[in-house]
Amino acid sequence: MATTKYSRQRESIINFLKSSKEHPTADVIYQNLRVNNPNISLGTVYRNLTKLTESGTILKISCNDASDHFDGNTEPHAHFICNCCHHIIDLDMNALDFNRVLSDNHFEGTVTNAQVVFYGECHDCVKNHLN
Amino acid sequence: MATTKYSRQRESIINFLKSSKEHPTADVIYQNLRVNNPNISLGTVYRNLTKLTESGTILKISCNDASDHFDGNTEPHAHFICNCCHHIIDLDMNALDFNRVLSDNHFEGTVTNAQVVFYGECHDCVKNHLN
DNA sequence: AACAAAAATAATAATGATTACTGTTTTAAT
DNA sequence: ATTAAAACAGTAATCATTATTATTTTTGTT
Repeated sequence: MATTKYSRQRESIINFLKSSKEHPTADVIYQNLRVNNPNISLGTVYRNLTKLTESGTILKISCNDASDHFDGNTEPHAHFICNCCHHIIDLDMNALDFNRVLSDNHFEGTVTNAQVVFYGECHDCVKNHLN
Repeated sequence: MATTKYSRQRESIINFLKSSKEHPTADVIYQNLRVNNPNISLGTVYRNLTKLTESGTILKISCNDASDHFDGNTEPHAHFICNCCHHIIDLDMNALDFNRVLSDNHFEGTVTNAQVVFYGECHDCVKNHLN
């Protein structure tokens, strides 16, 4: 079990993600960190994103998109992804009764997390289509 | 607006997906169709999967996995993906009240579909870990 | 403070899923 | 039968992600 040592780069990735609501991709994170750390490597970003996802510090969002997105908000919540502008919007999902889904299905394994993604068109894009 | 013409290849892709509960990847579909159609091209499989996904005939499942999976079952249902054996299991999701999520969030766009993925460990893998 | 082992890094090469291209074949309507 | 559009097979190109390697950081110990 490899122990984790501090790294300034990992710290800045966490800070960036925790202060963003934009669900950025690895490359977007990389471009942003480069401003203050021109030598940071894209491989370092990927390696740390994987590490942080595995440890549960951040979440990885795999949508029907070319690249994965990452979320610093680990509180249970859903996502809405606009098919038109591709923005990702956070949604509260208190209304969803996951336990009942699992019991209704007589599911006997263990569930660590649920990922809920709605697809459609956001309000802005719907409005723009009327123009 | 390009009109769609019949193709034997597309037909066989649909048939394969509609008769499977395995949520195969593009390559798995390709390998299976090759048995009866040795000349079919992987590019053809991908092109048709994209077309069929766009038309709503099939569903694309983007999980935290290297390649996308496809589902011939377009009835609303959730998926459970085992972190251990990576099997994808269908779950009924009647218990989930999506409308309330959207109204609770004052969501004003349009939603065409919801994708729900549970992650964890399936019953078989949990059992095996006890050995 | 110097030392050393483990971990992390930057830079770059490699992988692998998916998409694009091109010349040929198939479809479907006239 | 003719023909234009669509789809195809085969293959090359793209692009997100992972692996490799030599160097630098971290962190615990003398």
